Parts: sequence; C-alpha cells; structure tokens
Amino acid sequence: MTDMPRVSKEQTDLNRAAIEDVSARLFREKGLNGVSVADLMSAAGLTHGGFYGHFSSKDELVAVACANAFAQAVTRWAKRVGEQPDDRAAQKALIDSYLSSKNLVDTGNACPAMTLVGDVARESSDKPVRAAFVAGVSELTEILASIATSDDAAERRKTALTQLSTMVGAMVLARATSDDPFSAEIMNAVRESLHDSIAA
Amino acid sequence: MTDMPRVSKEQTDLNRAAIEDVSARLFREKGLNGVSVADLMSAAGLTHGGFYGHFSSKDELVAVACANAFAQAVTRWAKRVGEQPDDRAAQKALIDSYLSSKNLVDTGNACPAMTLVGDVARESSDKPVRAAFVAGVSELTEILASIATSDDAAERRKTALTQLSTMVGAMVLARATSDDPFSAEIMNAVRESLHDSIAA
DNA sequence: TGTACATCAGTGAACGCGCGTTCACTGATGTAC
DNA sequence: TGTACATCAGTGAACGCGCGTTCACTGATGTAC
Repeated sequence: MTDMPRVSKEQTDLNRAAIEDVSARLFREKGLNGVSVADLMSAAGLTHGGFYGHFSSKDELVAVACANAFAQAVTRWAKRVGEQPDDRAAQKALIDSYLSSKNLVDTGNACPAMTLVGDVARESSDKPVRAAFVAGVSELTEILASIATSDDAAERRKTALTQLSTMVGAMVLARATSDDPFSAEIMNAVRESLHDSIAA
Repeated sequence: MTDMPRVSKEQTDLNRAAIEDVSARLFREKGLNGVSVADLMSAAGLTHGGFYGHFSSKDELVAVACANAFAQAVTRWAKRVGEQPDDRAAQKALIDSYLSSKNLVDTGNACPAMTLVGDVARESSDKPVRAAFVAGVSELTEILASIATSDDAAERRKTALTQLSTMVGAMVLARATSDDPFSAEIMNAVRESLHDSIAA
C-alpha cells in the first residue's frame, strides 16, 4: 500500500486514462476553475506532482477533457437515435433525455454544451479548449440536423441549431435556479414546446 | 490629488454607487471569479481595504450587482416593448436586440441571464446571488409572457419560457464560440427561427 | 535465463502569485458648545 | 458664527490560504549483456 515510484507502462496508461476520466466528470460538475490539478490527481489516486508527466499544462488537459466529454455525448446521442423507429421519435427521445432533472443532479455526466459553455465563454480565444468546444457543438448540431424534419438541408440545420440552443438555454437556466420551482417549470415548458414544434 | 481619508456623506454614497456600477459591468464581462475585490475597488477609484465599509462580503456585492444588472435589463426591455406598435412587433424587437453581436462585444452591458447563468449555476444554493438570479429571470419571463401571442395565460408563459431559453442558449453558445463562424451562424439561425414561430 | 544498471513515472516540498478578509492608522468631515 | 474635538470612510500592510507549476529525489521497471 505504500507508494513506489516508477510504474509499469500499462499502469502509466491506466493512470493517464484515470486522470482524463475524472477530469471529464469533475470539470463538468465543478467548473474548469472549480477543480485544481491537485484535486484531479487526488481523485485519480495520484499526487499532484506527477501531473506534468502526462500533460504540459492544465489548459491542455481541459481541452482533452472537453473533447472526451463531447465524444461521450455524441456516442450517447447516436445510440439513442439508432434505437428509435423514425426521425420524429428520435428528436423526441433526444429532447426528453436532455431536458431531464437527471442532468441537474448528475452534472458530471451531462452534456458538456450545457455544463461547460459558461466557462468556455470566458476562456481567451487561443486556449485549446475553445476549439474542442466548437468541434463538439458542431458534432451535436450535425446529429440534430440529420434527424430534423425538412427536405431542405439549410432548413434542417436551422432547426438543429435552434433546438440545441433551446435545450442548452433551458438547462443552464434550470441549473442556475435549481433550488427553486422555476427550475422544473422551465424544463417542463420547454419540453412541451419542443414536442409541439416537432408535431407541427 | 493625494488621498485623504474621511470623505463627505455625499461622496460616500457616490463611492458606493461607483462600486455597484463597475461590479454590474465587470462581473458580466469577466465572471464572478474573474474579478477580485481589489479589481473592483480600483476600477471604482478606491483601494481594496475600504470595501468592507460598504459590503459585508464579496458574495453580498455579487447579489446586489446581479439584481442591478437585471433591473437594467428589465428597464431596457420595458422601454423597447413600449416603443412597438403591437405585441408581435415587440417580440421581434426583443429577439433582435438579444440575438445581436453587440452582446458578444459589450458583454458588460448584456443581459445577465446570458452572462451570469454559468457562474450562478455553480454557486451553492444558499448564496444570495441565486435568489437575485431567480427573481431577475422571473421578471424577464413575465415581460415576455405579457406580449406572447395566445389567449391562454399558461400558453403565454410556456412561450415566454421557451423564447427566453432559446435566446439565452443561443447567446451563451455564440459567446463560447465567438472566434468561429459557428457563432454568427447560430445567432442568425435562431433569430430566423424565432421570427418564424411568431409569424405562425 | 540470470544479473547489473540506466531509465523515468510518480512523490512531495517548494516557488511565486493572487485571492478574500482584517486591522491599526489617518485626517477631513461633521458636531457640540 | 467660530472653535475644539470625536467620528468614521478610506488607506495600505498583513493574515492565511489555495492555486499552477517546478524540481530534486526515489526505487521498481525495463533493458543490455
């Protein structure tokens, strides 16, 4: 149980994976500035000094964690879409799972578009996390566009961008008001509205 | 020009007002944790030590600044609504001014629902800023509900909550991607979609 | 296959820095006479 | 109205703390023979 430096190559890879895993979860939960390098390393079962053997800076890890979180979301969305009988059902399934109080409780696994958007907004443009965020949001938009109900590609993309904005906006507002009845009200209202717009 | 302690009562009030003014602007611009007490006092032309003569803690000021920012937004919305010939025009006017790149450049004066939502989301429930945020968002919702197009009050509120979510979501995403073409694309797409939904 | 040794992943003390908050002090303001 | 003095808004040094990052060190791993 005592610590012994110099670890096997396999263990090194496992350690790096553990750092990435806890980061993707904790950054979403507590924010990019709400988790220190020491917090992350400790959550991964390591000490803070070893961090810079895996990443050149916290900023670099932040970008990797953001990309991983989006990859997780994309996989989940694609799977859910594949399980539905048609496009309308797929839209409804994504909307229902997005506008869920589960995402307020388990923010560590929620969509990074809603959990990281505020932090990314204030990072300077040259930080690597911004590129990862754009790439991730673009992927989610493409999934929504692929199941949007229109013959026109531009119209489908417009629908996708609007649906994503609405879902993200509803959830960030619901999170910021999570101790108030307003939180549930906004999730319910927006879920109904989005369902209505699909049926139309 | 040299500093001389003990200032007149009028000057004390002006100083407090200056602290509140720069706070409402800087917190929206740089985030609640992106501005220190020393930054605020310096921007107000004072030194950091005097802060606690005006406020009992940074958290207290944060709540005051949040409330002031919402009050500013509510006044602006009400004025804009009053200038329009009818409810549909009022909705369009609010949507157009919200989904504007001006709000990405001049974030210090933008709606606190889009600029503070990420920070407020991570503040613990007992922090005073959360109550101020709920109150502010509720006021904006009521303005939108008052001009929504429906005979049914519940339906108007549903529309208001959805429009607010969509506008907030679009702007936080546009801000987080502001160095990328995606940013303008999402603002344009969402503006068009919201206009379409009003015309319908 | 067995032995000797160089490598290098991880450790933990230390770095400079900025944070929110406290406090002894200052001296013009505001008041009591 | 004029003078003497107590008040208290603002100053700036100092507090303890946590941050991202660096670095000398350790000793099992992985390699060369």
